[in-house]
Amino acid sequence: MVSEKTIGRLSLYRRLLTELLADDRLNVYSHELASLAGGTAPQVRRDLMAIGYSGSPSKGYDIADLADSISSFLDNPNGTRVILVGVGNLGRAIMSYFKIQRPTLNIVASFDSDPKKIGSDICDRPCCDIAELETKALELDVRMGVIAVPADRAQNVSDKLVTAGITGILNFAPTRLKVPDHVYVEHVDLTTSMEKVAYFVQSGRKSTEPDA
Amino acid sequence: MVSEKTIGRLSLYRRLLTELLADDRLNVYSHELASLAGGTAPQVRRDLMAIGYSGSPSKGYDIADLADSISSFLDNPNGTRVILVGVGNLGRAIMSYFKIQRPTLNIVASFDSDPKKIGSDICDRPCCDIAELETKALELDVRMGVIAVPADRAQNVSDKLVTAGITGILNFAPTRLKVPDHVYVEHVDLTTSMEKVAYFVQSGRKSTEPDA
DNA sequence: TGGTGTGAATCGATTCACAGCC
DNA sequence: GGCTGTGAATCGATTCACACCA
Repeated sequence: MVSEKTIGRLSLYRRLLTELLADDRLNVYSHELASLAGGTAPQVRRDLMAIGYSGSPSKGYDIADLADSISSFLDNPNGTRVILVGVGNLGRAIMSYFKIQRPTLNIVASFDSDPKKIGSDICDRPCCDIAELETKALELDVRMGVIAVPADRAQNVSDKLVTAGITGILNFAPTRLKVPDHVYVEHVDLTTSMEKVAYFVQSGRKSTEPDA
Repeated sequence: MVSEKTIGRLSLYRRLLTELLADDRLNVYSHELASLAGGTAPQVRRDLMAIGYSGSPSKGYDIADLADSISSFLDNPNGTRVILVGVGNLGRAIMSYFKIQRPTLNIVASFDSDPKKIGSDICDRPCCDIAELETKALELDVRMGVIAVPADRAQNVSDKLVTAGITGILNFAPTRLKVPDHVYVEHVDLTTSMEKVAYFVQSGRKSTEPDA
């Protein structure tokens, strides 16, 4: 079983590999990839071992081939359809972030409660009434949701997503969501991130960890 | 030495405590706080032990007093002055997020390269020309910066922040920044977070980890 | 009885160190 | 010689389990 941390790093490696490809590079060594990713060479090798990928001692890893292997491990071959709830500044930022994304990750619709937004298009995707969240989510056959609403609305939205059959949530609201066991939640907590940095500034401690 | 993970959880506990206070609660037990935070009771107790805080076996922890103790551990008593670079949707989202924040964390100015933004106020704070980043940062005496610019500009901005004496960076750009040893960097990588959730949806694996 | 505080055990992730290969 | 792949060692964080207390 591949660890959660390894999953995150694989995603990072893939992005770095794509950049290297654009530079017409063909091969990388684990220590190069490690340095780009801010990690160590043995760690890169372990991560790749986890998905059963092998390089060659002379050439290192074939960049294009490795990127493909990571993709076939991480991605759903049919793509992942996503809905986003909450079209404030943050929601819009996320929408535009993933508009340019490869078709693997596809935000197919957004939801809000503001009548001024409902019915319009946000980043070329329809913005629907949050009251229709459950029915539309079923209709659109999505399995993943992004929550970018204020804290006091988040649990309610989460519940609706879960009853609509969603099994993965990326939550930006500063609340720990309660979800059933089969649902995966990733919390992105801006306040905590901010306060952590502030603590390290204040205490004069330096960075150690390779990061979340 | 208090671990990085514990720092993050302390920030979360403080927020939860504040919410409990607003509900007129006076005391909490470790298992209650744990359940709100999505962790375990022994972990809460260890975290509090790390900052030398003691509760009472009968009453648990005094909410107001504990929140104060966490604050005096985490916060700089003089507050932390922050600048934000990159006033796109994400930058604006962050600005408005922390406008309402207690005075401990204070975004004092923003920077952008768009002439339409320069000179105006964003969330009641001046938006300055990114060309003036170094001089203004020194002038404003800030130690912490938030990077919300596109990936290809991030390293350059980071370098400028570092030469201006900043020792903590919260980075939203999808790049691993290279910084000197004494600078703390926290990466918030939206693409990776998104891809992680997509992986767990696709693989049918459920949540385990208490989270980043 | 039902808490807290904490040494000891466990668990997981990272790093070491080296065999095998080009 | 410098790389990969990987068992073994290490390190850090979490959890257990229990003494102690109100």
